[in-house]
Amino acid sequence: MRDPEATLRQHQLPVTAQRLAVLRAVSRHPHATADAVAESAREEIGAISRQSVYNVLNVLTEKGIIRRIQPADSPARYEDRVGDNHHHLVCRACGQTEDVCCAVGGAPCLEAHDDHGFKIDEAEVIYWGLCPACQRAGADASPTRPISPHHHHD
Amino acid sequence: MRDPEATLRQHQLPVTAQRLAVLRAVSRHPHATADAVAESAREEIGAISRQSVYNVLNVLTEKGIIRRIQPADSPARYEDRVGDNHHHLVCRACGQTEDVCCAVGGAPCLEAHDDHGFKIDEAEVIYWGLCPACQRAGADASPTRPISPHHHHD
DNA sequence: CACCTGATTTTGACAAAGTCCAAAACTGGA
DNA sequence: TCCAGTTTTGGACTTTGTCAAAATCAGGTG
Repeated sequence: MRDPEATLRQHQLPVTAQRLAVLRAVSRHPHATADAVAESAREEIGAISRQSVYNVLNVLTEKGIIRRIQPADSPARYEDRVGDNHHHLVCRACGQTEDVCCAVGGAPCLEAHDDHGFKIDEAEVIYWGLCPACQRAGADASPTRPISPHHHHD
Repeated sequence: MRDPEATLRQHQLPVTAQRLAVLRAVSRHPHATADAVAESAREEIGAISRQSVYNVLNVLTEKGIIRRIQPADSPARYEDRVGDNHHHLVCRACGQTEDVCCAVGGAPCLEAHDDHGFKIDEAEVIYWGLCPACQRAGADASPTRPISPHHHHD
């Protein structure tokens, strides 16, 4: 993100320490959860309430300054990169999330065979799989189902 | 679903009234939430605990007898139709969910541009939009943001 | 530069969706 | 029929997020 402060002003949002800290946290840690954003923001400004983190994330999302993604079995995650309708690749075991270029063009990037009369505005794609670290962890571990989540930075 | 009882036996699951009721409920109401499944099951057998509904939905999902889908801002939904990797069309306002044929073939039906070293096993697609009823409701109502959810059967 | 006024932040209660656990009831084979 | 192992149940608990009221702050005005 070029200039968080200017971004806020452009959207008629009063500039506060909390908003700057949250915006920068999302910028620094793409796909972070609200909790992780809060932690990161606290490192920067010392303290911020949980509610404020949600307030800020919500208003930034509404204004289109950040984007919220909500994969199954994961709390919401937030990212800086907006306006290019890219997709995501998510690790089933640890939740690690990566960006994937949109296969086609702008949203909706896919056509539904039958739209059932709906007015479709977006085709969301999530690729599910195992990240490199969890593939290794799964290979080492017993071959039974639950693969122990492996922690990453971000 | 042809024969719920046989299906359970085929998967080495002891046949209980609760399992049959839940399985039939999912069959009758595709895309129902756990809560809706519980209600429907209670109509059939009188009573079933919340925990049992979750227990049953979880085993059936693990065994691949039913499929769980978890769109953003919605509790998990369950469906009968498995093994054909179809996708979904979800109404942003009321949550109504429809099946959409997979654009391509079997899973993963799309190739990611860059797999980041992940072992991808599925490409999940959700088409977001407004169902016919909510389009009308939105047109009638004031043009401001939140479109009042409109209730459907199923 | 001090002062309003409405927006933002905080605190704490609350809600929805699920899971964990131990006790009671039941299924299916002997 | 009886037994052992599975299921079901009820209740507490967790996680993620929202609501509401009071306190504080940002930014324009005089």
